[in-house]
Amino acid sequence: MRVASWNVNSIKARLDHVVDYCNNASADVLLLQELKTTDDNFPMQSFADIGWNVVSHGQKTYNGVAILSKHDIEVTQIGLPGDDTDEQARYIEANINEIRIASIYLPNGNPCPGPKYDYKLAWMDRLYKRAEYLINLEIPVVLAGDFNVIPQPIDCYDAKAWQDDALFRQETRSKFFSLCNLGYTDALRQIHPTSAHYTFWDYQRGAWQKDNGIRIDHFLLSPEATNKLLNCQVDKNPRGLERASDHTPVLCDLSE
DNA sequence: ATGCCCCCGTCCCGGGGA
Repeated sequence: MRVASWNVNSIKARLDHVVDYCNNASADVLLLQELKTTDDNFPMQSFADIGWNVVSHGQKTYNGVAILSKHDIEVTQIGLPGDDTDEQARYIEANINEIRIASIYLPNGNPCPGPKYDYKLAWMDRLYKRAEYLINLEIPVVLAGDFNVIPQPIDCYDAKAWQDDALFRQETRSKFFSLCNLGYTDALRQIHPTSAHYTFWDYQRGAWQKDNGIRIDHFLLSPEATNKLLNCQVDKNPRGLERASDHTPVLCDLSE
């Protein structure tokens, strides 16, 4: 089974790219982030027309996550538990083919210090609790999406330029490693231990043309899912299209 | 030190992204 994750920076602006991807990328599951629209306004019909199912957790203007699949989708959680006052749509989770899969849009956190950084760290603590609950189920679990975390210097074209950024601060990275230390494997790093594989290039300053990228979109796999890991790779092709998202998809292949 | 670019919305500017 091939699972893809892609921060599309507006599902409406990227609809043609995403439908093409469903048709051509041989993915069974597509996790989306930054829909920037409500569930009512999600272009469901475009996916129904090509035989894909959709579950979305959106909101107006900002955030929003979805799970798309050719297979049946059984929703297990909408919204990240742990704070009833949190109205930001950043987490959705479902069972597909006996694998538990979450689409995650972790807060950016800039500027830091500040309330947005505090929210990011608190959100990561809540994600830790959910990840702990899921790993104790002892089933294949896939936590994937835009984590807004640069794990290591190799994941950044210029670590010095990012050292004080919310995506690369030691506090942020420590919380990401805590998540891994529950027993989750960073699938891209497992397959490619030492090479740079970026997933985001800023629209500004010709970052794409200069390959000034960062790796912030990740697949974290529970031990039962890691046992199924066949391959994990970044698909750079969509980033080169006209009117591209600033992120490109990550693909993860799991054995049946 | 700041903007560069791109998306959204009771919309031609400002907030947010990373």
